[in-house]
Amino acid sequence: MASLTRKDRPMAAVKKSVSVKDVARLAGVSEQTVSRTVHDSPSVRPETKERVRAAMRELGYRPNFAGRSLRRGKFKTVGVAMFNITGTGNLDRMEGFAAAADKHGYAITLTKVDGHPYTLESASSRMSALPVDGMVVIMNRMPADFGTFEPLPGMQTVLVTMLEHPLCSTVDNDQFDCSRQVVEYLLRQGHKTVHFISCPERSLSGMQREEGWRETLHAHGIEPPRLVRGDWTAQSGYAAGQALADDPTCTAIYASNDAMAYGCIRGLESRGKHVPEDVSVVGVDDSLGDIVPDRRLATVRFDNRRVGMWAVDKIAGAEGVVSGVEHMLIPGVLVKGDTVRDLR
Amino acid sequence: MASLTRKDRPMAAVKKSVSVKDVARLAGVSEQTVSRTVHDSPSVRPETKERVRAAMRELGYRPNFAGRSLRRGKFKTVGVAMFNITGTGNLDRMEGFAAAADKHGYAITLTKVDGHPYTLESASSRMSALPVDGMVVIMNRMPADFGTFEPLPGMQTVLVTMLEHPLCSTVDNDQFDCSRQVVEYLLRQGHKTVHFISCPERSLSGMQREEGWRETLHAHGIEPPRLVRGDWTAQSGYAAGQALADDPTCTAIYASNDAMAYGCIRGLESRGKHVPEDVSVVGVDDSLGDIVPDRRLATVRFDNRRVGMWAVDKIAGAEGVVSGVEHMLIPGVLVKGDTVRDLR
DNA sequence: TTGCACAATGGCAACGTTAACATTTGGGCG
DNA sequence: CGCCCAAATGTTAACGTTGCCATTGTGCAA
Repeated sequence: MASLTRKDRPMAAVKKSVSVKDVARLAGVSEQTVSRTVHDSPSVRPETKERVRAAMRELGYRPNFAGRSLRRGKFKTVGVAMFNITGTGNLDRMEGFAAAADKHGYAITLTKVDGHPYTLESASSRMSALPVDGMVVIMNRMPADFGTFEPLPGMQTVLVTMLEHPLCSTVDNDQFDCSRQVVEYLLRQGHKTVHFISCPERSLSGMQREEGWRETLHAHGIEPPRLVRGDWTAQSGYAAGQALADDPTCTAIYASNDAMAYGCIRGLESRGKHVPEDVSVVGVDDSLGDIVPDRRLATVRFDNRRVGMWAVDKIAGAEGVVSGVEHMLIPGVLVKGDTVRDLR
Repeated sequence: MASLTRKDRPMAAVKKSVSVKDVARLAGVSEQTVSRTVHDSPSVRPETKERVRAAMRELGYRPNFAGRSLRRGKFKTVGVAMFNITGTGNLDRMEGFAAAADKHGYAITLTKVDGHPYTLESASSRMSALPVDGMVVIMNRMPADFGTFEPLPGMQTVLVTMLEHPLCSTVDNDQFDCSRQVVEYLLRQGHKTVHFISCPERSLSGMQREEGWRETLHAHGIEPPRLVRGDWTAQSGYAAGQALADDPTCTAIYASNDAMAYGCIRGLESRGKHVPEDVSVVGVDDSLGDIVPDRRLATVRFDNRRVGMWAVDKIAGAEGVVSGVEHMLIPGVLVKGDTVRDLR
């Protein structure tokens, strides 16, 4: 606030850092009174407080995190371990992490974990030397030690995954429900079956979507048609669209992400098929946003922000109490676009 | 490593945390020797080290960050302050932050700063109580106190912006050069002028692109045509494309991002104009990736990962030494796609 | 045998903060 | 006037780690 120029405080630049001791000396009070003032304790006279505050301003005092958390035994920080920073939905998840942390007065410490080997243990040990009270691990694939992993004692651990873990709370988008919503929506529109464009087998969420698609069809007494395996790119969707264009039984296609769905539409069109007149197409992720201005892709929108918030709430909200293991699935919302035709 | 079951260490769960003292007692050495073992000092006999390591394993010792950094006066952590977590390129920048931090043995602490008011001071004071040795601020807009801001003493501060600051190092994509590359490329292809689809005026990077476009045209003796202001969305690009379709002087359009460029193409097509036969279109950001499978949008690809790495390198690489203020601009790469026609 | 260099280890203090307890001060009341 | 209570402030110790210096042990040359 006080707009001091650099020259006004030559000492501060020399000294390592300003401690309560320095403030106490200048204000003519004890260190404890300074501490109490920092925490706005009611047992300090207002005029004393003001004197201390003036000294803090003059010296540019800011509380030392290390001393504080050494004393308290808490860091008020949640660690986030990611094997891949880049990935669909990570930005929204981080927004959720940050928002929830903010709410509880916590900070977020982000760490990239080398995925070789891809184990929870490596994420955990990476975090163990950092100033965090709990940790969140974002799982994209299946860690080798998922079944045997134990969280560090005293370190509340939340995994972002649909799988359930006996010792760690988990939270994620409900991929299974997502597929159920899409398939049942298409069946309700009068389609006899739903074709699926899948993704690389190593993707956990992709496999769960695939399983959801398969089981929902089974539940409706329909034998799932042969699936086409893509690689998340629009190119692979394009190829899949071309391949499916010649199949007369194919009137509805569910693609495991929006890029493939969009590529698929273009592939179908390149073979003379129209969307949605001839074939309906639904994607997942709502990642294209409004890229295509004249046609809205039917898709499923996930609330990754909420996933992130839940994870951090679980840790920061517990306030040291080791709260029980919980499993949370957050459903996506089906966005009905212009790429699905009602056959009824 | 040792797969102990929970029951094997009931004590660890009870005691707050295991300190060097506990390890020392169990190993029958002094605390100092434990510390030396942790740091793998050569002046500890191998067999002693092994005994200490065994004790550490048995007790599940992990060094306490607070004690350590209190002693050292360093946190080995870089703070990142963001006004908006969600934003083009942020994920790549974070990947860069994390990669550089990793390289130096640092961690990243992420903080969302409330943008009311939008000041560097608010970002700075938010960081001041956190365990960080330096900080990075990602600027999307112009902070009210940009000219008067002073970094906290002893806290190396890097701003992610194209603007230069007298007291803080800065780094960003070179938006000006980006526009120069695009405009000169289009002029080289034989276009007489380049129309521009701009963005909301509050965007710093957008305004710099606009300025680059204007100045490059001037430098070539061309009076910039009236620009169309969009709002980053494909919809606004669509409208702009329709508006420009009737302008016979318009043979080349430069849009301030890819979504608008793509919308623009669709807008032109809706008016019977073909791309690139009738009009050439170039975007910025390479954010569509390969969403459109059958046509590659000409665009500029930025290296946000490198921007992020530079910022963290500047702080973590300095190792406490207050290194001088530097300004770094990282040029983008023009990606020649299928949406530009050679008129020559 | 003594002295010396060097390797290995231990003791102590301090980093900044704050909880717990101790002390001082002032005021009300019998 | 003395007593006691409460408000305001001070003192001490401890959190876990590690730099500095002291001490012990070991082998070798004089």
